[in-house]
Formats: sequence, structure tokens, C-alpha cells
Amino acid sequence: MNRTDGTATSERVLQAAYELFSAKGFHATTTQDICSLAQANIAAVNYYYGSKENLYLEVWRHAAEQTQHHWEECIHEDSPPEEQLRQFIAFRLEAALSDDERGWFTQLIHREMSNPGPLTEELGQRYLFPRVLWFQELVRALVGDKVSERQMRLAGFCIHSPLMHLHEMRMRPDRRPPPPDGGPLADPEALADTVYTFALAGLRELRRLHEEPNR
Amino acid sequence: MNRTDGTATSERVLQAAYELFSAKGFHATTTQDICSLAQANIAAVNYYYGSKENLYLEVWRHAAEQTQHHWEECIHEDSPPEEQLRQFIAFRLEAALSDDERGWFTQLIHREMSNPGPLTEELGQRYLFPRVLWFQELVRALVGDKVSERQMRLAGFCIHSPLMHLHEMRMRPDRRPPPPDGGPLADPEALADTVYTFALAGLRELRRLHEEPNR
DNA sequence: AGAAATATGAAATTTGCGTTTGAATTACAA
DNA sequence: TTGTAATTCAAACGCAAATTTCATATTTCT
Repeated sequence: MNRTDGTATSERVLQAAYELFSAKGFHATTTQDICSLAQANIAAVNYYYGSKENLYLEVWRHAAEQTQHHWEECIHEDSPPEEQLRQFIAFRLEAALSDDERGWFTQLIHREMSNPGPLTEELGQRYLFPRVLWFQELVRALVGDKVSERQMRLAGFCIHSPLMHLHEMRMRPDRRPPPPDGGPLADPEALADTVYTFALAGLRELRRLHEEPNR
Repeated sequence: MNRTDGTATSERVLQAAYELFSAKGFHATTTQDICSLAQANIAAVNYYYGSKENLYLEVWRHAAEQTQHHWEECIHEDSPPEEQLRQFIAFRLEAALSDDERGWFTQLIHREMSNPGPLTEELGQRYLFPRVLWFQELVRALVGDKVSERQMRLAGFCIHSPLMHLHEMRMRPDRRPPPPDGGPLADPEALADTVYTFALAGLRELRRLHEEPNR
């Protein structure tokens, strides 16, 4: 085609790669798949991105950037901690449940983590680690100063894990007899409420235990 | 070698496959890898098990059997529900953290789930689904009759997820700057305590909300 | 318009992996 | 000892997927 279409081709390839990598993982996705979906020739991947692996990296960069914007829209650093926790839960839930690019990134992360490749470490350092730190600070603010560092971390783990686990469920082609109510993914509102309730209840209990350790 | 060594070869192959499949997943493990680790010829996999895929199935059968024994040792159906929950948490924690065959199965499950293959559905139906049902009944016993089915499920999700998420962490070759205390995996006792505390606190809060829904 | 750069397409090449083959070796029983 | 079945081994095959090649088409620039 023409040149303007040309740059559009590289875009289409990136989009297709994004979608397929998050849906099926790096290895299960062939360059053929990508180029078919992008309606481009098989050579397009290597022409525009050098290699399949490099395209994968580019997808990560693109996805992380988008997610950053979304993060800044959803989470306001000047809200009180409880509110930020709610915002955070909503943010992750939306990321886990939506079927568009916001959701794709979550799946991408999860696939990379549970099936580590040569890039895992770098990607984790660059895109994931900062979020973990942010979250720990939030938990510290919520749990108060009395609780030990270790205890605080464990609490953070318990709060965070439902959100992580959700990604996992989202990703499975679950053809088990679906529960009559559609499982936890069916009603995001109720799920967010429950996660939030459990988090606050756990934190409160923890504070209580640390204030009256005898009993 | 001799014939007795011969049957030992098939054992070694199974063991090696178990270890590698859980460490790297089905696709990332080559028959070459397996046979090298088992100190067997490349043809051994197909000679003894017909195909790589069938060997994978055999590994699952073997692993599930072992895990069943372990389960029966750890969890006593005649204990009160709170006690069973504790036992369950301890069981899953041990499975997630140990470096031997008990831990391997956990990883195997998790890999299969996050990177579904043609066998995923069948394996899930056969080996995983029954456990989910068991757990739901436990949560029902803990949460009482007042709470709705959906709410009960969501609670179960929140309780179960730290254990699932743990598997996930276990699996990553995590070379992030390890937290000074070694992260949640360093002190299984404390982790078990915290998970248990959060679970009970959440359940209590839920019951409370359902008894005095106004406020 | 014509030359240079850029983009596309189809086919060829390469590589890695699962599987097969057939010969060589070993175990065991008659 | 000799025949038979089981096991091991190295090499070869077949296939699928990534990458390269090179010819052709299109755009840009002068």
C-alpha cells in the first residue's frame, strides 16, 4: 500500500500482537497469527520490529504507558488512605475484568509471571516493582505504626491476593459448570465490596491484636 | 543395562518429567531435557509413555495420587470448621512452599491453569473441581445460613486467594531486591496466622453485616 | 519524470523439537 | 548355549514456526 498505510500497518501489528500475546501468551502466539489478525504479510513483524521477541517488548512498553494514564485517572494520591484502597481495588478489578486493552495488560503480566521468559526480570523491575512499593506504603498508612514491618507486609499480601487471583481466573477458559450466579466475576460491584470489607476487617483485627496483645 | 534397571528408567523419566514440567511448564520442557535429567536416551519418553503429552498426563495422575494421601493426613473431616480451615491453610501453605514433590504439584496446577492446553479442562474436572466443592461447603459452615449464596462464594474467594497467589509467587524466579525479611514466604507460621486472622475477621464482619444490615 | 527510499508479498531457508526407525545390546528362559 | 523379548542408542524424519531473501510495488524527494 502507500506510506501512510505503512505506518498504520505497524500499528495494526502492534495491536494484534497485544491482543494475542495477552490472550494466548508469547509462545502460543505465532507471527502468522499476528499478521493474519493485523491483515499484514508474515514479514511485517520482522520488518517493523526486528523480531517477535522485540515486538513483545514493544507491546509491554505500549501497554505500560496506557496503564499509567489509566492509573492516574483512577487513583488520587491526595485522597485518604481508605479511599485510595477503594480506588485501587476498583482499578484492579476493572483491569482484571474488562475485555479491552486495560484488561489485556493484566493478562500479559500474569502470563509473563507464571511462565517466566528471558525478559521477565527486566519487565518486572521496570513496570511492576514501583507499584508494589506504592501499595506497601498505602498499607502502612492504613495499619498504623504499631504493627511490625513483617506483619504489615503479610497484611498487604492478604489484601492484594484476591486481586491477583482474579486475573488468574479471568484467564482460564473455564468450562466447569458455571455457578448459578456466574462466579465472582459476574458482579464486580459486589466483589469489590467484599474485597474491601475483608481488607478493612482484617486490618482492624490486626490493629486490635497489636494494641491488646494479651488475650 | 539390565531389565530391573529398565523399569527404573521409566521411573526416572517420570520423576524428571514431574520436576521439569512443574518448574518450566509443558511447552518449555523438551523431551531432551527430561531424558537428560533422567539419564536416559531421547527415545525413552516415547518408548515408555507413547508421547510427551501422555507422559504429562501420567505425571498428573501420579501427583494427584500423592497429594490425595497428603490431604488425608492433614485434614480431618471430623474437626470443627474453624479447625479445618486452619488445617487447610497449613496444607496449602506447605504445598506452596515445599521444594519436593508436594510443592511440584501445586506449580503444575498453576501452570496448567494460567497456560491452558488441550488437557486443561479434563484435568480440572478430574482433580481440581472436587476440592473447590469441599472448600465451599467449609465456608458455608463457617459463615452461617443467613448469608446469601453469592456472598458466601465471594467470601470463599477472598479467603482462598492468598493461598492461590502464594503459588504464583513461589513460581517466579524473583530476583527483585528481596525484602529485608524475605517476603511472605520466609516465615510460614506467621503467614498462616495472618491468613487465618484475615479470614476469620472477614467472616465475622460479614455475619455482622447480615445480622444488622441497617447501619 | 526519474531516482531513491520505503513497504509489501510469496517463497526459501533455518532451526528446534517430537517422534520414528532399525540396529545393537542385554536379560532371561529353555 | 541359543533363541526371544525387552531395552538402549544414535541417527534420521517430518513438521511447524521464525526469520531471511529477493522481486515487485508504492511513495517521496529533487
